[in-house]
Amino acid sequence: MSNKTIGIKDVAQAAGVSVTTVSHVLNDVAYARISPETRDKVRSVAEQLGYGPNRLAQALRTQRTGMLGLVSEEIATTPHAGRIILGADEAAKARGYNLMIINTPGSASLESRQADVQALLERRVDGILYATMYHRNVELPANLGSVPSVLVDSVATGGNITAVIPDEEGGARAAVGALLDAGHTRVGFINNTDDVPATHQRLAAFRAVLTEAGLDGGSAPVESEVSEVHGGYEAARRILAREDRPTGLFCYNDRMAMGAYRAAAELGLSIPDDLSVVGFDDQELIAANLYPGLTTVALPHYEMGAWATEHLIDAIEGKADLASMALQPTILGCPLVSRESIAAPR
Amino acid sequence: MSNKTIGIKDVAQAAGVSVTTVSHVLNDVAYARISPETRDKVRSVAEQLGYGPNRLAQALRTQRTGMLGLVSEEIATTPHAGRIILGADEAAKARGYNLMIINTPGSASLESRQADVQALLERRVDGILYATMYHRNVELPANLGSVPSVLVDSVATGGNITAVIPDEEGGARAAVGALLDAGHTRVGFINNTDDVPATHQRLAAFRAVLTEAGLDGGSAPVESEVSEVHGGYEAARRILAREDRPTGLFCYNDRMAMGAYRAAAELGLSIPDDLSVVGFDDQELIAANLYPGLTTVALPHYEMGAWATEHLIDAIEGKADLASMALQPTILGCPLVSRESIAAPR
DNA sequence: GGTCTTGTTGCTCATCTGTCTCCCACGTCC
DNA sequence: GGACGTGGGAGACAGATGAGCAACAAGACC
Repeated sequence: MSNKTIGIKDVAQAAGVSVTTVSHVLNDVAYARISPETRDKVRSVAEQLGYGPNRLAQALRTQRTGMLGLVSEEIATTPHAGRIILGADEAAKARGYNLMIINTPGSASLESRQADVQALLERRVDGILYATMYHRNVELPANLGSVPSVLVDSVATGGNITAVIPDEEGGARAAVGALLDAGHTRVGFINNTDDVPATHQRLAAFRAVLTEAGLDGGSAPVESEVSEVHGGYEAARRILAREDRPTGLFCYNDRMAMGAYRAAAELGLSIPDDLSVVGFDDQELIAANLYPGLTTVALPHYEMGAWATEHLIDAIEGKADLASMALQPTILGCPLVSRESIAAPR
Repeated sequence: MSNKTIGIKDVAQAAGVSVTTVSHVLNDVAYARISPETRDKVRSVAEQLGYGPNRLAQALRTQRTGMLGLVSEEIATTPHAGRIILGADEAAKARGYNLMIINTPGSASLESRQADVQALLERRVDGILYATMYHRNVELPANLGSVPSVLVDSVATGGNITAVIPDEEGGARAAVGALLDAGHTRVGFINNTDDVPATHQRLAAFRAVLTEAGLDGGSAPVESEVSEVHGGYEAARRILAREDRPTGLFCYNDRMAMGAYRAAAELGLSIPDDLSVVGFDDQELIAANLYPGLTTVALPHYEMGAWATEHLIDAIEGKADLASMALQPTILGCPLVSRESIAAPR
């Protein structure tokens, strides 16, 4: 503790050269002509002294901090945010950047969000990742535009900012397709009631896939409830009470599927023998731990975080142009994760 | 985009004073003698120009960054890390600090952890929070000592670093106590097989509480398995097959309790009428969504994150002495969260 | 009443933080 | 006398900080 930090000038003094030379050597400056002996000397002295650069001073001079700001909604509420952070952190670390994280309540006012971005700006982050807790349209703080930025899991109301979102339709198609592939012809959908893109897109995909398979997608049974376990339970009770009871159930998310499991159990229906179920989200804690394991569709949170970070850094380093990518959001696939909840109908 | 950022000198010029004066005004320097008129002038010009300080330059000069480093294990694997981050972020923001986060795999080598800390040090963070994914003994990177630091959810093998951990014993006592209060006399414990403090402390508390209540704590049934859903299922099958079948079950964590629910269902035992269950962890996704809702004990992750941050900042600002707190870890309570899984025995 | 001293007010100058980078200097060898 | 090989000096980045200076007022003294 407390032996004051040593800087480039301490190294210079100890090595008997100028600070300029030390800087040249340590940064492998292209045009610097310095003898191999001097280079070795400088390097070894630096290591001996345990020299580490002061990134603040570097950043001040070079106008590059190597820091990315990540403003994330509701870090704690959902494990999804964790996966985005992880994807972003690993991608950032791989390219020598670090993450500065700011949490913001989903309910935060625009001014409050703007203040968050401002804090990041004052620290001169090289770019900003703006992550929301679920796929929707968000209104962005105006000052976001003053530095390269990428939206994760949302599209901006105004458009024209690079964004990456999950392939809701493809995911839903994969889920329903898995049911059809197993031979089901009576398939129902337990939907969410929120007015978010996922609700509409998954429903549309559900109907489309059935129709394309020669079934009557238009009149296939759909029940909507709040997207929680109890909502899934209620909706499943209703849908399973129909005369033409479905043998396959596509659930809006894994929590609703969990509710469907209970409804099935109460009705004496065995999964997957009497009823096949497929969810959405791949919330490990639920999907892998239900019995039988829930076949579901994974949201690419990790991948979105990594993609956004990669492209943000490309833009910062001038290797890519965000503006051209901003024309439409990038869509990342939602792969099917097979477990044991789907079987052929009896 | 691109109107170059304005600095203190732009403000000075626009206000017709020196940069020194601007700095004095904006920082409310105590000994600075500046007329109220000038102060107002400077402030209004600064606001008009949308001036924001360059925290890098400030930090370089003052040797204070206002940044806290948080190295966290396995951000994604568990929602617990999210709660620690949230607690830390809110506490930090309240005092004007920001968080710089680095994720590290739980399996990372000591050198790799040291490199993570080094990265934080190079950015001159004012202090470091070192969070682990569950309560255990960790070996810390040596360079952690070069800046004020606090351990979250762990104690160091070497001791002498301030740490904050959950009250395992108190939590276990509350859980078992809830069962006894409901009138149960035959109570079993489904334990974890990992050799971590929680395993031993919860077991000890379990036996102690029973004994203190006049029951035979020493011979109360205990079954151990891996701390996952299927382990909980296996252990519950065994414990519920006993002749003196327990009417109350204390489970090592909520996942194991989830397995116990299934075991009970298969045996035709209704919760809570035939069997009362209490878990540990309060993993919302599980505890609140099981049917009936699982009564459990909450781990104070948010509180630990906030506590650690508060005290770290106190130490940084010279308002507290970490060394004196390092003598023994601070213990934070684990409150009981009541839901519907406990009833009086038949 | 004039000048000198001392104090106060209001603000600026010079210097510092640690690093990078452009440009120049010095010696040597063809 | 250039070209080459080696290396150093002096800002600049954006702001913080304490000493110092000018202007003026009030007393003090003869």
